This record gives sequence, structure tokens and C-alpha cells, in this order.
Amino acid sequence: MARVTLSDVAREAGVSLATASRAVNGSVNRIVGADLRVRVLAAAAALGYIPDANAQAMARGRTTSLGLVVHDIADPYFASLAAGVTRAADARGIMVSLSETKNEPGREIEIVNLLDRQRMVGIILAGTRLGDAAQDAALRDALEAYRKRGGQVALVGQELDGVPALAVDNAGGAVRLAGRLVDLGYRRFAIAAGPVNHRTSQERTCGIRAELARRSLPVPDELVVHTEPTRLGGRQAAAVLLDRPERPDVIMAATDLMAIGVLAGIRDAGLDAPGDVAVTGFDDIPVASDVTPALTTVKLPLLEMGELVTELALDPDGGSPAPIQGEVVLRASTPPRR
Amino acid sequence: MARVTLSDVAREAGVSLATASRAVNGSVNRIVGADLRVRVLAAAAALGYIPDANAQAMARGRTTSLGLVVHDIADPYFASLAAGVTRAADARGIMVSLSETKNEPGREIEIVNLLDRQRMVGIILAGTRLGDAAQDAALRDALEAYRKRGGQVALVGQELDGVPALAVDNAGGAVRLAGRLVDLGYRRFAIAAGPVNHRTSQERTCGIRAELARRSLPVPDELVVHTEPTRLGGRQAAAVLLDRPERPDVIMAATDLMAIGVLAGIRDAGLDAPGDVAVTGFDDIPVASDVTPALTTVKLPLLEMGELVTELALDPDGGSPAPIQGEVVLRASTPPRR
DNA sequence: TTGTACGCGTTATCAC
DNA sequence: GTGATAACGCGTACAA
Repeated sequence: MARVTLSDVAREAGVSLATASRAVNGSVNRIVGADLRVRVLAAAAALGYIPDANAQAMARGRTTSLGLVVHDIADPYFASLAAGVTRAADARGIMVSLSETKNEPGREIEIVNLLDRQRMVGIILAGTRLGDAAQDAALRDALEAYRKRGGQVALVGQELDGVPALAVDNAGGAVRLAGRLVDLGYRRFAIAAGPVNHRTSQERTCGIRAELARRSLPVPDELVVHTEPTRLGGRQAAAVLLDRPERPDVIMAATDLMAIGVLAGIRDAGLDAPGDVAVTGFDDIPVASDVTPALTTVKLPLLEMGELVTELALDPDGGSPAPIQGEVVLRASTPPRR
Repeated sequence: MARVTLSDVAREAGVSLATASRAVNGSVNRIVGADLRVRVLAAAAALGYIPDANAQAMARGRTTSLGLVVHDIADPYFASLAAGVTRAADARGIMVSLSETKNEPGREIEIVNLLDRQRMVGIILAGTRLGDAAQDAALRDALEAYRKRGGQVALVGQELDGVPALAVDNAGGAVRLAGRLVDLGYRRFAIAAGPVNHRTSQERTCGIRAELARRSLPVPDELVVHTEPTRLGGRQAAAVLLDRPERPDVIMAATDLMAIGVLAGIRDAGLDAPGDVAVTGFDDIPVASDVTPALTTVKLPLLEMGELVTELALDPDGGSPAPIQGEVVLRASTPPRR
């Protein structure tokens, strides 16, 4: 009930509103006398005064909140990323507003506008959009309008020209992973790729195929199947791939989540992984090492990526940092072959 | 740069500020004439006007944001809960502000004050606090102050007298799970319990021990080990438990995360799960069914719980709903014995 | 160092 | 139905 404002504090302390304001926040180059300051602070404490961030935001012209937009917070990939973001934001006294785009296509634009109207200091967009030209343009417009008002934008895991981004070298990681598999003795490759218009999946698939072609082990189109980038998608992909005349000896999935689905699909088919078919993922989400067999994958420093992209969004430093280079992690799902 | 305000829109449309305001938000019992409304809306669109939520919040006296406090967003349990919260909030046009308490004890109080100063409409506290009497009191005070200002508070998975909470019947679920295991033929039980002062773990452990005692299979103290509620903790617990003279035939973990750690610990010891030792968890986080062997556990409807607690926080309906009853899910980690 | 007064962008209370 | 105008809670020139 009792809404204590700064005026109440000022009156209680017997000082002007301005002095009270300066005392509670330590305004620059305007020092309050020690005696008055303690009086104000005491009054504030006595009254249980808590500043109104909204009013401060309006008076100062800027808020202290950051918008984080992910596809699905229950997805371990985004959850880890979000953990990094909240940690970095916390360290700077910034609040994090979380939004999910889910699968709805226009949702991203809607959310950007929502965050814009909240006057967030920055917006972090995580997760690859499914590239629809018209919506891409609309999103770019929304972001441009936001930036015109002084907002900072940073992307992670996706690109949009003119917008600072923390890129991931998906192709490079895929190349290194495929290379290692060839070295391990694998010869018949299949790919559980994500949706055809899913940028990240595309890059990973291309990297794999390029490296394998270079090694004279090109992957025929019928051994590349596109499904949703989820466990279910991976499972479905495995079902299709294991039904091919010549069974692959390794299925490379576009993400760890899909790889876990592939493992399930292999079991569905009454086969053994990695005995009959080996499996690889990408991302190294926390559970990747917990499943059986533990997943060979390309490790992305998700937590640090979250922190990095937060700095990118909060500091107007300038250009985008170098792309993240994933590290190949060999585990039980791909034992040496032959 | 060009910060378009409602005044700009009003001027552009040739109407008063008041009319513009009424046109853009559709204020109650004050209808704007159709012709003027379209003019205002057109002007707003032309100028790229986006309302300032902070200003609206100040004028209206209430914001449109909800605070969500979790222990660690990278933990699948909280991630799923958060997904439910964001979904329910989204449906009501409410923004979600995410904060992590991590392990720091006083952090929870700090965060409540932070959310208070943001004038959040509600605060959802998820995750069991480690019960320190003094800090409990301090937290209660902070929440009380917040509620006095009109804020709504809701807890999930923990209790604090006088605060609406979505409770989980941990003891009941544990009782049912233990009972099923006895029915399956298990006799030598061990418990990978969480921290001793971790409320949720306590309740689950007590439920298990009570049911087993009732079945004349009391669990001796040396077969109950307390570790952190993490994978590492579960792994450590397994190491200790498997070193006991008489090896247990099933290890019941306080959470799925710990159970996954227990699985790893069993492998560390060169044993097989469930061949040598069966394992159970609690929560049914998404990965519980993906690990090998798939985890027997008590399924909690995490997503719905997130939605429910959001309603609880947003609607001043009154009392707390009935405790959530987890459902026992039998999987490969506990095959019938004998 | 302290106080006065205005502005931040919007809603709500009055009159008209 | 529409328009002035006073709040909302705070920061900050500007003056003292």
C-alpha cells in the first residue's frame, strides 16, 4: 500500500528532492555533504525506499534491461547460451528479459517490437531463423528502427547483414569432424541434416560433404535426409537412412539433439550404436556426454558464447568478433573402425 | 535518433495528445471517433511510432513484466519450468525477466529487491532454497515489502509460509516409486540424496525411507549419502555407495540429474546398469528417457507447472492449488528383478 | 554543496 | 467525442 517515493525520503530527511536523488545514486560530479548523505540514506532505509527503475529509465532516457530472444528455452543449446547471457548481464547489473520465438515465423519480429517498446538497452537474437526473404526484410526493418532509437543488437548463431554477430564456423567444424571420422576408418557416411532452409544445418552439411568429397568419399543425395532439428527429427532421419540398401557405417547429425534422436532410431531398428552404426552430433550440449554411447561431437563453448554476445550487445565496441571455432571431441559413439 | 513520441503522432494527425492516447490503446469507456482514429493510427504508422512501455508503466502505475527466479537456467529442470512460464506469460502479453540465484546464498534477496525496483507485476521463485533461518527471514521480509507495494509472489517447488505456492508432493511420489521397486523385486536400496538442507531432496529421501521401512526394508544410514544435486554429485554418491561391503541392487537418486551422474559412477566402477545396479531418478526431465538405460523416474509436468505457477502469480485468485502429484514412469533402468 | 524547476512519455481527470 | 492539464517518480541543467 504505502508507496514510498524519493519525495517521501527527501521530506523525511529534511532535504530537497534533488539532494535526495544525488544521495541515493551518487550522481557524478555532484557530491552530497557527508552529513546530509547519511541522513538521506538513513531516511531511505527507515522508510523502506526502493527506487523506481521505470521512472529512472524515463528520466535518464535509458533502461537497464537486455532482451534475449531464443527459439526454445527448454532446448539445452539455448539454455546454456541463456545461462551465459544472464551471468554476463548480472555482472553488469543488467536485467535479462527472455522471449521465445517457438516455431511461429512472424513471432521474431513481434518480439523485437515488444522489446523495442520496453526500451531495452540491447537485444540478443539467438537461433537460426528459417530464411524467408520477406520476413528477413521485415525483421531487418524492425531491428533497424530499434537501432535508430539507440538500441544495440547482437546475433549469435545466425547472420543478418549490418548487424553485429557472434558467428560460429559451422562449416569448419564440420570439415574437421568429418576428417577425423575418415581417419578413424569410416567410409559410408550418411547425414541427418536439419530443415533445408535452416542456415546452421546447411553450413554443417555442406562442410561435411565438402570434406568427404575432397577425400573421395562423396555423400550421395539419398544419404542426406532433412528433418526437424529435434530428437524426433533425428529419429525419423535414422529410420529413413537405415532403410537404404547399403547401410551407412556412420550417421552424422546436424545437432546433438538430432544425434540423440538418431541413437533412438538405431535402437528402434534393432541395431546397435556404435556397433552397427556410429553417430556424431554438433554443439556438445551438456547431455551429449551423458547418453550412451557418449556422443562424438563438435564442442561449442556455449556459456562463453552467451557471455561474449552479451558484451557484443552491451558495448558499442564496433565490429563482430572472430567466428567461434568448435573443437572436435571424440567419444564412444565413434570408435576407431577396422 | 528520431525518437517518435505520442505528441508527434498527435501533432501529425492534428489531434490532441489525449485523443491520440485513446486511439492507440483503446482506452475504456472513451471511444474515439472512427475518422479520427484512423487518422491517428495512420500517423502513428507513418511515423513509426512505438509506445514507451516505461512511460506507460509510470502513468498506469503498473508494469507488464514478470520476474522469474531460478537456480540455474542451464539445468533442464528449470529450463522446462521456464519454458512453461514464458509460454503462459506470452499468452497474456507479459514479458518475463529471468534471474539466476546460482549458489550464492544472499543472491535471492538481492534479486527480489532488483525485481521490486523494476516494479514487476509478479515474482516467481523456483528452486528450493537451502534453509538458513536468518536468510529465510530476510527473504520473507523482502517479499513482504514487495507485496505491500502490490506485487504478486508465487513459489514453485518450495514453501514459505504465507506465500502462494505450487507445491510438489515429493514424499508421495517417492513413496510410490519405492513401492513399485519393491514390487519389482528390489531389496537392497541405497539413496543418492541431495544436500542435507535441501528441502526437496529431504522430502524425497524421507518418502523413500518411510515406504521401505513400511515394507520391512529399512535403509541404513550408511546407504544414504548426501552430495550436491548435480551430475557430479550423483557420480560421487555412486562411488561411495558402490564401495559399501554389500552392494545395493538399486540406487535411488533425488533428481534425474543426479541419477545420470549415478549411471556414470556405475560405469566408473566397471559395473553395468541395470545389470549390476539399477537406478532411479525424479522429475523426468527431457533427457531422462534419452540416456541409456532410460531412467525410471517420477514424472513431473514441468511445462504445465510453469504455466500454473504463472497463473498463480498473475491472478490474485487466492489460495494455493493442490500439490502436484508425480507419476511413476518405469523404464529400462529398473527391469523386473528375480 | 544545495535547492528550484523543468522534462521524460504516457494516462487519467476534468471540463467542454 | 474531444481537448487542456495535472499527475506518475525521478534526473539534471541552472541558479543560488
